[in-house]
Amino acid sequence: MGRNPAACSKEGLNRGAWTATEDNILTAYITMHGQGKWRDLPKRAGLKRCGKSCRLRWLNYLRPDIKRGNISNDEEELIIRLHRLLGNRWSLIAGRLPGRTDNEIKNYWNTNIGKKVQAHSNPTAFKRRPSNQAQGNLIPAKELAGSGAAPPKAIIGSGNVIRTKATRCTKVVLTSGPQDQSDGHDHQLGIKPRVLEPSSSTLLGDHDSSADFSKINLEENNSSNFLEDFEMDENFFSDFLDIDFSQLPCFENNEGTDSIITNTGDKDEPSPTCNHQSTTTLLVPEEDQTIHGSDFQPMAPLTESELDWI
DNA sequence: AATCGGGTCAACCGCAGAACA
DNA sequence: CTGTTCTGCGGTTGACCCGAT
Repeated sequence: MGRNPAACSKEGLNRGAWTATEDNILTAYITMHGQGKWRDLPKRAGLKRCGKSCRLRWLNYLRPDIKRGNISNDEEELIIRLHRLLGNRWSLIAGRLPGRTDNEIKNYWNTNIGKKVQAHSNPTAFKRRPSNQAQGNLIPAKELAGSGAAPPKAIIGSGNVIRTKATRCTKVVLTSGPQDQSDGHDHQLGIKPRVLEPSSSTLLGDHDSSADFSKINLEENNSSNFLEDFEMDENFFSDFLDIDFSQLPCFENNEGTDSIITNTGDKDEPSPTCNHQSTTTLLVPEEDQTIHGSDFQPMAPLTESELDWI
């Protein structure tokens, strides 16, 4: 499948669909030796595949903890909410959906949710390929770039484009969000107002937990500015999601308005700490918990905190 | 029954950041 | 500090499936 081989272009390497035999070999090898060293893995395992292909096959298909079957309503709802927060950062979204892979979620979004969202947000801008093109799917964003039409993917709302490339972040700074300070600055954290590039602010959000697509795109003036008021990298969210809130002892102090969790990634830095005297409420209302179920507990505090901040 | 078109999903590509030498 | 290699990510592709005609 796919295009001309590049990274896996060596002669004699298999391409395309994996056979059961290849799957067995790869599974057996990883079971015995573990993951990693993907580049050398095919040679050592006796597979005629490139390391990249092996890694992909394992992560997306062969891993024992892969959950098969349809995406549940709860999962879909969570995907929608996470997508509003994170954009097309599928790996981060997948990280909050046990047993689901980024590829699976990406496909599901493109074939299901994205269309619903798009159809509701801007029916007239919902374009399809001409019928003579192979795919009946949405026109790729590239094709629409500069055309004036709203790209079909990664866009919710009035032309705000989600940054599509994920970046890694070694620094985590959590705040309680836009507290009502007189000048809009968070002096303690050195956060100052800033208007982000259009491409970076698509974290829209209606705040209810329902998958009501008609509400998406309609509330730009509140939650869409969720990030715009802060000079902080949007990667903030990525790392925020990596936090296991259940492991943080101080997330139940409801009183204060400021909270700080810092981890610069430096080895000399303390691990994430909390300000016990004033932490933000991140408890999840019962209704939210019932919606998402136990699998999604780690996410629930985030979504609720989002609501609080907005 | 054959053909066509749209939808789905596994797999590939190129890129970017991290890790290492 | 710099260059190279490794790893992981998101976007894209095309084979396959299925329903409609």
